Amino acid sequence: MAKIVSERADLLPAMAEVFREHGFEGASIALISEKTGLGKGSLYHFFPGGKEEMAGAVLGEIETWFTTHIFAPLQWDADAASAIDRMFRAVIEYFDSGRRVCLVGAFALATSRDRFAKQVHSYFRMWKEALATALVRIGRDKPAAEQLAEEALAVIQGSLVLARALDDRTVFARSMTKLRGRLVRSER
Amino acid sequence: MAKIVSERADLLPAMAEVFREHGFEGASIALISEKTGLGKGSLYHFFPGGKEEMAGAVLGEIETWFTTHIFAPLQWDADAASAIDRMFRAVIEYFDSGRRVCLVGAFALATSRDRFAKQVHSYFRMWKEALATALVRIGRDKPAAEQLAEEALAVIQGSLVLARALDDRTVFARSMTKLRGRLVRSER
DNA sequence: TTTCAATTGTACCATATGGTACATAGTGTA
DNA sequence: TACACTATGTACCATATGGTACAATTGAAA
Repeated sequence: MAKIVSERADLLPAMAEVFREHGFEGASIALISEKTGLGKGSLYHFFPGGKEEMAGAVLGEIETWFTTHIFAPLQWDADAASAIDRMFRAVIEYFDSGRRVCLVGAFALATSRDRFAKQVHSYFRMWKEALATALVRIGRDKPAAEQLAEEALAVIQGSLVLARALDDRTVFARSMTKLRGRLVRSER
Repeated sequence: MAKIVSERADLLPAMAEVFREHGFEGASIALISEKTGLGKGSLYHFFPGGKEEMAGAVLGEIETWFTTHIFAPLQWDADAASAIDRMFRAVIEYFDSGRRVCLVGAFALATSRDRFAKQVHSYFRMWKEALATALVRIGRDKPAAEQLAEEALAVIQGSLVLARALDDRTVFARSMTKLRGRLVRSER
């Protein structure tokens, strides 16, 4: 019984990938065990709450990542325009140009939505508010900024759906380019 | 053993609802049996291919419905502008103002995508082409029409994700209104 | 070196799963 | 009425599921 991992956080990326690819229901403990390289013993040691706690932890880490790399800059960086620009770069990289699904979005559509409603809700609310703030800071009035932020999130999520459905990753790149144009060009 | 149903098609709406609410993996035969009111015997009588055939049939019916009520009018109706308008009305009603998920979109994100790739792909391709055709017929040039159609589908799908995530059905209505404006107003 | 808590592997469990077999009951038709 | 064929309910099966129990192993501190 060799000791392999001591940090629970080290497991999250692998687990996230499993949930992303198989959904909550489809991600079996056996599969998670395989992908993380940990047996059930360790898994339930780190996550006594079972699969639900695992998914919760993954959602938590995603929120942390987005907060650090996207939400906070949008909200607080001196140069809001550049923060928006960096948001697009980060999003394109994070979602691997549309090849990678948004776990939170997928959870929102599936049954898992009820179980993780709070975290799903929080993720999108934070993103929307941060983006709206940035848009205000580059000169939009508040109502327009909020509406535009909402629309931007929809386009991002929808493009991910479409990219996968059409199996065409140019879709995502194209959408992001056009969306960025609509956000930064003053007064639509 | 009372005879209850004779038409296989009669089962599809109930089955569609189960798949929509629980996803492919989450829709157990027991649940489908309960919601359709049919025992396993009848279910496997009508769908010898099991769950996969059931989901396939549901996807087929959805495509038929959309073809009849949305795609065909967009493509062939004399008045393209009115067809676009009716598309929005039909979409809002079909998705119950955002309370109802798009089964095809949900399948696109989940594991089921691989299994039903062809049908998922076909649904979105048909919709995109039909909408692009209508946009050309109201005066857009072809490249702009195709880009705009793609974007429209993304907004629709993304708004459904967002509406569920934020648990706010005003999101969907708002998005549809704004989207319609962008599609019909000449030259953005 | 002893001790002890943190890890880990394995065996196990109750249950739910998708699917099959088959006997039985209806139903239309000759 | 007899017949064939379509539906239907039930019992059953192998397997996979999430989860538990627990003993064995480790590393670090005392």
